Amino acid sequence: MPAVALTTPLYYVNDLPHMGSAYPTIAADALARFYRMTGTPTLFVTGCDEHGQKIQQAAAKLNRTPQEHCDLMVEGFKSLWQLLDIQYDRFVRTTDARHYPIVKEFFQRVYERGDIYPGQQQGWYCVACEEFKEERELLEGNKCPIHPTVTCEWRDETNYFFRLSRYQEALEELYRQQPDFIQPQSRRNEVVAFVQQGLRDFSISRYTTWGFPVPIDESQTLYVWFDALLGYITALLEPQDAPTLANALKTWYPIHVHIIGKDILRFHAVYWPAMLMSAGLPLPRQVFGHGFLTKDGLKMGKTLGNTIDPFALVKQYGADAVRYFFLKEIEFGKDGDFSEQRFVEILNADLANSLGNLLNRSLGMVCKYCDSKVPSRGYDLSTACAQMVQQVQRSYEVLAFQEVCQAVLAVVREGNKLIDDRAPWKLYKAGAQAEVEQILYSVLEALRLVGLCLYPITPSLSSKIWRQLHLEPRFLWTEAVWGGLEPGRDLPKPQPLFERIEVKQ
RNA sequence: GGCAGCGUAGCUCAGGUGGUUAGAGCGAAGGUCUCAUAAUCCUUAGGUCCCGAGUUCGAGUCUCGGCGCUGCUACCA
Repeated sequence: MPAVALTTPLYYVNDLPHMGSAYPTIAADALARFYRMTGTPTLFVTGCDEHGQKIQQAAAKLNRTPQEHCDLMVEGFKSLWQLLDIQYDRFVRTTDARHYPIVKEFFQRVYERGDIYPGQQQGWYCVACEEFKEERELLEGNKCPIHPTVTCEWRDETNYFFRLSRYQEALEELYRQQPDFIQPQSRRNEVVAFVQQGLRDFSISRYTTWGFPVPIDESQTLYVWFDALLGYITALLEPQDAPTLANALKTWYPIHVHIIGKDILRFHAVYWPAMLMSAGLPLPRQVFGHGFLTKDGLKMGKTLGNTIDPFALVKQYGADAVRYFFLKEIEFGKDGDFSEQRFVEILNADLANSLGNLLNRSLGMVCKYCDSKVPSRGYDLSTACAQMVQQVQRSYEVLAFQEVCQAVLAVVREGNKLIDDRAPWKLYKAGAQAEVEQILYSVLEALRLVGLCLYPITPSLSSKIWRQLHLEPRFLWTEAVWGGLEPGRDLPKPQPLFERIEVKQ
């Protein structure tokens, strides 16, 4: 079975993680859990991107050294991932000692290929922004649009450039040959349009200090993106191996999918494959750009003060609730909205009322009518479940988490409907024991499969379902077939699976 | 400005190649059952499918023109 490596972005550590960092990490974790469940060798990579001037500034403002600052931020990320039940295999840091050898080796390859050359970086530079401005965006008298009192100065620096222009055709060919290289479609269109208008070489070095020295010129440091993207490769190193490119590439390369935000699409869908082509390496199979989150219909931002604090959200509602909401309620790839009211409604409707209560009511009846033992087999929901399993697998493979949830909920609804239609309590009183057992078996077995299907999204909820079915919560996709519950086994007394969230007014 | 996409029930959205009474989930209202976490199940929502024109026997579904919204239009990540 081919190995699968998948990545989140390597988050920039200028600040603690926000919901925008948690979102793709949740998705990546779900995907990784799905692959592991199917028995695929899986490597889930996340980490942090720690170089660059912004970090240096953020650290200075807080009276820290850049490294101290990075260390602190990284702890913040790791603790959030723990709260959210994120099971990553590798946490790569671009300040790691093992990263630079990889970067150097990669740089050398690209350099020998003739794709790195010194050139002039010219333009109007705003000292306040610390960046070059496009001539057309300047105000009267070469004033900066963001700092209207600052006159931009003409700068003419010698930087090293990457010969991106050389790869225009190859990239266009890539997008043609591999139409799903960039997902979703709308993002692909943007990238194709961007590349079509012509690619310019871009500078990959800066005169700043917080970064790796340019291997052929120690007076400059590498542009953060150059070493950040290579973090994906460093992450593939086995802990015991020496940091060489050959070691990094031997097991997990090429990467199956990069899950990223649409804001960094260009770096992953244009620069990154071009860099890899230059180094003579295979390309990732897919770059998936997810959408952005809004809160109550508004863009989130520190200035508006309407950010979602993922720490607070998880602490209040739990990891499963947060994971479920964002994967179920927002189509992966599109923008989506968070509102606390919607959040509570969805969780109550789906997890507490439909799913939780189904488990509770059916287990309750098993206690009363079947002596707390798994009843004899029934097959009422077997067809529905077979469809669900098929759909769920297809959906996970294309990162359509919303579809996964919908397929699962359809079965849950059928389970509730089956009970209402057949009314086991009446059958029991009428002495139709065999029929009662078949119905209840069908529902419990469906719930076993529901737990399995939902495991990548709500791991601890699924574990709770399985424990209430007296099963070891070890989820394997080979068990996604009807009939796994063995009649006659003892069942515990039902416990509420997911407590309703009561809104306090 | 250019390019791309979108605008369908209160909310979030489905609606290949045009064809009977436009669908789902959530929310809301009414009802039902009693196994259950006052959960479930059933029914209802009478929606200008953004507007206008056109093509057609027939358009939410194609064409054109408006209006509105979003994204991209390169070196902060």
